[in-house]
Amino acid sequence: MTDNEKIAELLFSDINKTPNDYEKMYPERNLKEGARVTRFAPSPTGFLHLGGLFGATVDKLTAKSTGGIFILRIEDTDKKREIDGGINAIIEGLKAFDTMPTEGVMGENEEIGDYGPYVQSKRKDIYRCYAKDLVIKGLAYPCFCTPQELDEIREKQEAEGVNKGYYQKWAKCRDLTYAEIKANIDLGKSYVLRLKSFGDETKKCFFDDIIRGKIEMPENVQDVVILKTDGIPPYAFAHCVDDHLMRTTHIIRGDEWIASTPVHLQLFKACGFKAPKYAHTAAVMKEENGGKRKLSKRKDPEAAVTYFSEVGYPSECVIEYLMTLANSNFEDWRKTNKTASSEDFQFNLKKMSVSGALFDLVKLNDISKNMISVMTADEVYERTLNWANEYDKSYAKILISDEANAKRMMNLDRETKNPRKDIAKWSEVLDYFSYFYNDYYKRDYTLPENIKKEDAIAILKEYLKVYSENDEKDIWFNKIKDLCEGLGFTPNVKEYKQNPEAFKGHVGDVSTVIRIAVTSRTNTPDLCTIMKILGGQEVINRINDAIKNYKEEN
RNA sequence: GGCCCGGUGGUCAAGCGGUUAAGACACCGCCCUUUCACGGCGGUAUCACGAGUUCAAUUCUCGUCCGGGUCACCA
Repeated sequence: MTDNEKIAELLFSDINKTPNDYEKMYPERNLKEGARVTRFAPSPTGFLHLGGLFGATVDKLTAKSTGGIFILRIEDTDKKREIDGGINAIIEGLKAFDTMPTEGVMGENEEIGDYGPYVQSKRKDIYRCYAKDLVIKGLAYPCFCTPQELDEIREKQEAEGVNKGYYQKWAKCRDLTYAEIKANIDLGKSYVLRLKSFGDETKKCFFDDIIRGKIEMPENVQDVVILKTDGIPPYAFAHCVDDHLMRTTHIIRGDEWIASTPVHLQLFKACGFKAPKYAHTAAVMKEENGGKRKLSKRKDPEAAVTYFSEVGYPSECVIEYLMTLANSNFEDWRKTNKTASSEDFQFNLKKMSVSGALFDLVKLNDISKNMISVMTADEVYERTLNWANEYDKSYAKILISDEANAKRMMNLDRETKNPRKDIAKWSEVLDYFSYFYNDYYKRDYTLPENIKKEDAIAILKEYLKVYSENDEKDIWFNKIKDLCEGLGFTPNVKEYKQNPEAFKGHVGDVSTVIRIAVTSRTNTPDLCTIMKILGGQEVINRINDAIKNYKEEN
């Protein structure tokens, strides 16, 4: 028995399996050439970050477009960060945006796939087995340094102006003998396991990032920790063992990981694993007084994916927006594939942007308005109701009690060749139609500057004389046009433009006065239909109210 | 500070030695119009800066500046 073997036995007497056993348990996947295996590996911190959803979308598309597999793995190796129900929050988030993986963690205590367990805290023995193997190979050693000792080292390094960390001559425990280690263990000292780095800082480490191309960095010399005091690995080692054993081919992760990639590569080498391909994605950013910064959970409500559900953006619109950030040719593709699912888009990792994009709510709104505009009234009704059931119960009640009318409203200027693009999120629907509900209707008879109050009064009075609830649209409009002449307006917009001095205004202005009297808005869908939904008596009442209001003001 | 990665209109971005420097959102204007919209057309506005290399540089090289990331028993 070599000293290393003795150390390994001393430290890992509980481990009986060998790496070979695991290699057999988790064989190479039988996938067609070019199929990519990706994974989304969040920590259960209690919420799904928009950047996480972005990453998961990219993972999913990458796997899907190559006939590969998309896995969900939970990285819960840090108990300090963990939150109860954290796994569910992630899964619910993914489900809400239709980006659930097909393998891995499916619920708090549920998983699918032959490469599990997919929750890191359940993989302790696997990590320890590979760690033991590293000790045997002389590539890892126990370190008994206390946090205080580590601080002292750091202070000295700072004073000397050298690179910080646990490496080379600073790595006190690097060359402990078996006897020394045995003595420490017998004393009951706790320890971490460290990689005995074989890197050379004067040499370069290269890797070919799919998104960024060739990246060159000094080799890693740090004896990074591989197993924490609690016997669980930090990210780097877990990533190495898990992604090898789960046969992940492509690691898609945020670019904050670029700097530690040399460590990861060295770990793969130490274990004798083939390194996966890396694709480092740029973070979604937020603007803050002129500068850019990552979307932050604390400062930005939209950092949590639940925000979009709460304010009622259709989930597919959020994904659609994320797609435009992921591959800028997505929008072009969309033009010719209007009704296709975004999953059918030929996604290309290489086309991802290298710099972080500012999250643009205005653009999201535009996308959402477009997508909602082509939905049927029934669909808008259902989805608004679903949203209201969750976030606005009183509105839900109204929707249910008055379904037929609600659908008539929602059908205004909808289901035509050129539907109106007015709603971006379900939370706006009630306000958008508020003039239909006296409980929510806020009166505001303010006229545009070019219309005088006395003219408005005259228009409304005349209109009352001819208005009939039963008029069909063409008759309805002709009546408005007929009103024009007697009041100094013209029914012909062109005529007005040619000679604006000759008239007080045109049909548009006359219509505006009526629209304001009936809805308190200058901008609404088809007024004729609105008046029908409101009912003749209500329309007459509202017009009378408006007249009264203008008179009082005078 | 060391090491990395970036910098094309207000935003997202194509282009990667020779282009009138695409397109989308936003903004402005016009047209269409049976109101409001939809739609159509057009416009403002961009290659961070300075040196090279080259007949030619947004594209290549170097430097400067600016932004971002990372240097944990966190991911």
